[in-house]
Amino acid sequence: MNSTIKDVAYKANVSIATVSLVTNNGGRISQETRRRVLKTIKKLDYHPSRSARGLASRKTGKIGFILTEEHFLRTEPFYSRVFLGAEFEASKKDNYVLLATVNSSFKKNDPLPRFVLERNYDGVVIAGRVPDELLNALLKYKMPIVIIDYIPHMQDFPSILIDNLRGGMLATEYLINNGHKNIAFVGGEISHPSIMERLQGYKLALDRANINNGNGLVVTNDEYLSRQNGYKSAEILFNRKKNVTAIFASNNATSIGVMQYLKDNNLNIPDDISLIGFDDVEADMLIDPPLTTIRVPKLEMGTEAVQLLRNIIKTESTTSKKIIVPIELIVRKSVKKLNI
Amino acid sequence: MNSTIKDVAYKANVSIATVSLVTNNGGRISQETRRRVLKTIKKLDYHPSRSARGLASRKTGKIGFILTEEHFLRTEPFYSRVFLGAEFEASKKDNYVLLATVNSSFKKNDPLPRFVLERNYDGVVIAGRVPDELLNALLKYKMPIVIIDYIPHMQDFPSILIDNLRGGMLATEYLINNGHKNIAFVGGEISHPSIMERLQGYKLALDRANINNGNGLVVTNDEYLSRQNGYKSAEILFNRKKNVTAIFASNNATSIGVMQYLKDNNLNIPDDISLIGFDDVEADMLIDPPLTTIRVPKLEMGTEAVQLLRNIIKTESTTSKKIIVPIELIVRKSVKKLNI
DNA sequence: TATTATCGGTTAAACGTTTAACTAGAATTA
DNA sequence: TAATTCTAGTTAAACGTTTAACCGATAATA
Repeated sequence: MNSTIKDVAYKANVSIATVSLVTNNGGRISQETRRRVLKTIKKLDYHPSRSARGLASRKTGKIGFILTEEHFLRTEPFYSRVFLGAEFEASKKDNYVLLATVNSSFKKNDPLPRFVLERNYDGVVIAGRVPDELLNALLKYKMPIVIIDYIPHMQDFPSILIDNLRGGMLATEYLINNGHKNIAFVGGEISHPSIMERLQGYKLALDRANINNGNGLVVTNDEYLSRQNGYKSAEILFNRKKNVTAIFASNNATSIGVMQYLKDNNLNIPDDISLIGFDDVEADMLIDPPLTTIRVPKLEMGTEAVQLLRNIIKTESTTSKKIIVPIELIVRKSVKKLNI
Repeated sequence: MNSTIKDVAYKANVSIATVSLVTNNGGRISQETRRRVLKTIKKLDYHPSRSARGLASRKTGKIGFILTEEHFLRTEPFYSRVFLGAEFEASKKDNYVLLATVNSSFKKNDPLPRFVLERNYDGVVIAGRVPDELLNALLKYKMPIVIIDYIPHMQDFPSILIDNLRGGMLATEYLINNGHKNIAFVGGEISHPSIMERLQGYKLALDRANINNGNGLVVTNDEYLSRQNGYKSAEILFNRKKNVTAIFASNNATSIGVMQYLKDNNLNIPDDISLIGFDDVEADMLIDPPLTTIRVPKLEMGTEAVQLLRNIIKTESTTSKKIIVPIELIVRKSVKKLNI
């Protein structure tokens, strides 16, 4: 059987409480005693029982990680990576991450993840856009929540966000610097705050460069999902405007849809049309040509979320601090330099 | 605060033990009492505390799910889906799944997942090929193990396997039925038992059809990984044989590598070369033409694994039962019918 | 009728921690 | 010197279950 705190206490000639204080880095314990206890712990290969800890401390050591099914299953492993970052950070300290998916169209009385119902968690990280109904349901449990990559309008939450505005600017500026003027902004659910911000960045960059081409160049779309969305939006764009030379696709799935449309219509990238994406996911051999894009630090978002959550849990603070992670332009081969 | 078993017992006018027996479907409780208790539980929205349960019963309710980092991060979300299946099944009963990744080249003294060290799990599911060192390390903990999609040679484990042999045959037969004779088997780490089996299926199908083209048509490769592997193997193949009309690529990543090679060498699919894959992952718009393949039921593998594991835990059996999940031929557009 | 089983529970110990309250002795202060 | 504060721990209750052992009442058996 496993050794318990009792064994350690006995061997190290101290009380149970002392051992507990040592393992929790708390209390007033002398260097000498601490060392002795630690040594005994090593020798006995003692690991505190999570269950007993949880019972006594009313902390479970568990962090929930909620994703919509749609996000988890999508082909681009965007949120998988965010999760991995969270797992990584959690395992560095002493937390377990419980991954749970919820229905993408969560309704008021749908079942919540089991760890929530059983109150078997200390806090929860939510990745990506989720329905307000879910947030409302979670709020009732009065547990800390950190949201990644989404800003609900219902209320303020501590969150980890992408620097979408700057990303939108960076992408657009890159196109401008390559001599493009007729730059379209395509796709994405415009109702999503992140997409909105990227669009702002796009507009800002154009304004700064004194480029004004009217409104026909912005095509968004709330009707279709991911790739479909890009395909349909590109279709709408080209039925409307013929003189586009560059497209800023608002996320990676959209870019792929756009590429598909261009291919189907015999438009070459980058010779006929330049394309820049957002949300870099794994350089993918099959994407041809390699896509110039704005990279989002996915792992980092996960680790930041767990750190923030842990902080909130520990300090019982109620701030809704926001952390904005930096983005980065990755130049590949989908943008052509125009002769000016 | 949350209601506890005490509250329920008090309200329902029974002892604590009775409530416990009801929630665990054990013991001899009358219909009448059971109903009353259940009703009270509903009314008070009572959920047993996992920690207390774990402490008292010496069962954690937690199942580990171990993946190598390489498998988790690879672009094709194969194991993500297996995981989702596991999660789904676990949540139907009363288990939590703890996802952990280990280094792909796990060494003897590398750190094990934390839940293992803390013995904070009732059993573990391992998905995909892992180093023997990891298995050896886990074996020391004497906890039930179920392995998905891999057969270690060191010893027998209960496992969930793909019907690779039949898959290999099915794929090859399909090519034969479409008039192909010069059929190559390409790629994959031949040291992987699954790839080996697929190769057996391939050979069996050729034998049955009385096709014998010598050995030059089989190219495997332990040097490169996934897509690279397919690319390089195709290269070797075509440097060796010129008259190939069809290729059976031993997994999806390999197929993609092969496609890339063909593209780079101006060979059209399916007009010049027919191609069939294995391990269907999400129909991907960008794969052109759509790939005919052998589909593996990923979600099902996850659910089966959890069921099997749960069974082993409950009955404390030590069998190494194996479950083979069926595969399925998915016809798309990468195979051409030859005129015979 | 006396004995034994069965039914439907109850009692109470045990699980392994955390932590508030306490204490003995040493150091500091008045 | 006497009173006070610090230091480095200890004591013991509490956390919310499970489960082996027990028990009283009723039914079955000899």
